[in-house]
Amino acid sequence: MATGATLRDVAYRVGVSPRTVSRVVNDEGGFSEATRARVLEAVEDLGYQPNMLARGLITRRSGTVGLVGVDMTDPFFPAMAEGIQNEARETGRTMFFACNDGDPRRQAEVFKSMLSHAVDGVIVFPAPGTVEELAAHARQGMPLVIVDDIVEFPNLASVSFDLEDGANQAAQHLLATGRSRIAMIGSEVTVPRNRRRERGFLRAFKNAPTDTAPPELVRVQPTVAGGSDGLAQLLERRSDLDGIFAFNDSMAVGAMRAAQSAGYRVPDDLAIVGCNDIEMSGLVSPRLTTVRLDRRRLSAEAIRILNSLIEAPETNPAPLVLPVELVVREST
Amino acid sequence: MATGATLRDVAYRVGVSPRTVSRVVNDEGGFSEATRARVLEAVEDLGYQPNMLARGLITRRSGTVGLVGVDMTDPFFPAMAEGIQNEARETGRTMFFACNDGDPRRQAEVFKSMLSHAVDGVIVFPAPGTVEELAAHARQGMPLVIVDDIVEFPNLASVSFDLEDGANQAAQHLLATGRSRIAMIGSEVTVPRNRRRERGFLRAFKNAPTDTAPPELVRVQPTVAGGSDGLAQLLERRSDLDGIFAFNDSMAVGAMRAAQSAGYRVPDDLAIVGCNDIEMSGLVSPRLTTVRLDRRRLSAEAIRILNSLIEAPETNPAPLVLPVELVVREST
DNA sequence: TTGACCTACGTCAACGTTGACGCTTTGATT
DNA sequence: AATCAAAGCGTCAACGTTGACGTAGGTCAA
Repeated sequence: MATGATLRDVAYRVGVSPRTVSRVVNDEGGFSEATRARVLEAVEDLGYQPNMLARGLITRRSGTVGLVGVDMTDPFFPAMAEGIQNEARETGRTMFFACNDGDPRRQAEVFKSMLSHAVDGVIVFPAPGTVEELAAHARQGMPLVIVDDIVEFPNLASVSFDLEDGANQAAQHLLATGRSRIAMIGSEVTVPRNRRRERGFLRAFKNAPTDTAPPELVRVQPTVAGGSDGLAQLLERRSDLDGIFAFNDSMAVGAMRAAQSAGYRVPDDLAIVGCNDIEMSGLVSPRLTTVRLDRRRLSAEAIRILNSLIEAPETNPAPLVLPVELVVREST
Repeated sequence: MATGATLRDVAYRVGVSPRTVSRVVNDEGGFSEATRARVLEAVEDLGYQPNMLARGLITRRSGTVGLVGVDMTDPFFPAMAEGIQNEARETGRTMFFACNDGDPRRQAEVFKSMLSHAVDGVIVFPAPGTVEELAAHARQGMPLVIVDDIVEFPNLASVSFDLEDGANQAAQHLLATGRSRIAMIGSEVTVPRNRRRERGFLRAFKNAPTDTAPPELVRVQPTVAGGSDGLAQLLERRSDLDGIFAFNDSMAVGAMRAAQSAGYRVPDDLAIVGCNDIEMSGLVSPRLTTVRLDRRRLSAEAIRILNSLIEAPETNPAPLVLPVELVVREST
């Protein structure tokens, strides 16, 4: 690339030392008002831009943060990425971005490259089974925030949604609207956080009306197709189901389509609740009742915690669990 | 951040000079097999990672590329971002990511930060009216690829889809399936590339059957709500429309919902063709006929061209226009 | 009048790496 | 046996910046 003007170039033009230019540029003080004006003019004229590589080499702050996601096709993720990027920009940092594809080895690779680039901190949607590894990085002083997972490790900051409560609300809602033969379509991906939804769902049946059938559960791929499969499997077990809670909205949409194809009316015969409130869920018909997650808040909190860790690496923020909200629309 | 081992640390442990370690790490040659083995062992033991800041400072290659998108909520974008990131990783580069929100000033800001970080090259979805500015950067030697826009500037590489042809195919398809009162719901965002679709659409009517009504056109916001608006406006002009081509799939979905609410059957009364083939379009009912864009190919070509520009900055690749394909589903 | 202190600079070294070049040693070629 | 080339290393400086420290001149109170 065409390398621009340096401190030296500016200094030469103004007739001061590079150190003085540096002081002006960083507003460190220790220069006269006249000097400042002349320096800033020269900076403007020459289009001087500080070289973050050189600066980072010496200050040990590169002015970058990393975001490691799982997979962009997850409709949940882009909003997060944008939010984090915006917040990062506002604190003067540029964002690296990479996906781990849910693969621990790829995550390690991605992490290595970010470390190489001396990121000031990283926000991670962890690949399965990588929490210990991440904790090790955190212990070595890397500011690190885990997103979308509640992490019990000390020294490891995390931000997540209270999906256990969300699932519980969903089940409560189904029960409260008179459904009594209820099933959950869960995810077959077995990471701890995925179990929380099942736990919250099942908990709702502890004090359900006495005529309520025991809740059913299948675990399938967390995709639209998986949702269709899941519903088919459930209807084989018992065809008189009247309420479904799906692990996410994609699966709920899949289940809805399968139900409609099988001749069930939604919500008359079968009520369906999703989870995530992706854009699609407001567009299918009937519009999907779902558990809404405030993604903007999640990204804001994640970067806020990361910033505080960068400023004060010794602090040890408690895991943050954000509330969720059931949005009742037409499918229940 | 905890700073890791350096060349010096490795060198000290092996008993050679840092320069030799550097040679081994970069596989430059000029060392014995025995030395290599011992160096690599020490690298492993100490967990040495090259410091890209230092390396970049001297080689003028930072090992990073930038991706500047418009807006993550565009369902079109995430797949691109992931593809580019993957390809970048495979060539050993890490990706910066930022959004310009369609705002020229923000784009300039974002560009500045990336230049500061000495990116090796940038892929941009340009904000309106910024092409000259980008061309200036390219002339100064910055490897730059414009995506999603056909750019007439020499010295400015670009990759885009042939949406003029796509719109033409869509209109041809409507005509070929017997529709004769056809309208387009266009985008009110006035950048040149948005006009291409209108041009292609209108061209199809040059040699349409003689009983074909003159094509109608409205311009609305490129969103689901905009699509609904657009259809309402068109139906006010003439209620006997039987074919719609929408600027994108979101608008097509909006139009479809509005049509169904107004009592039109799709496709019996009204055929609808979208453009983009976002995931949603296969999930609505009826499933949307649309113009499919091979996003994976777009990202692959963009990064390929960028890489070649980084290797050989003097070359001047021709604008690349990728073919598109009409996917006929249930809405026509 | 002294000295303490402040302002407004400058000088030097260092961050971790690589480019340029130089020095031995070895082996092959004349 | 003398010459040359190559292999295998080391030395030094530089990339652009900032931390640490030095210094010249001015101000001000004791």
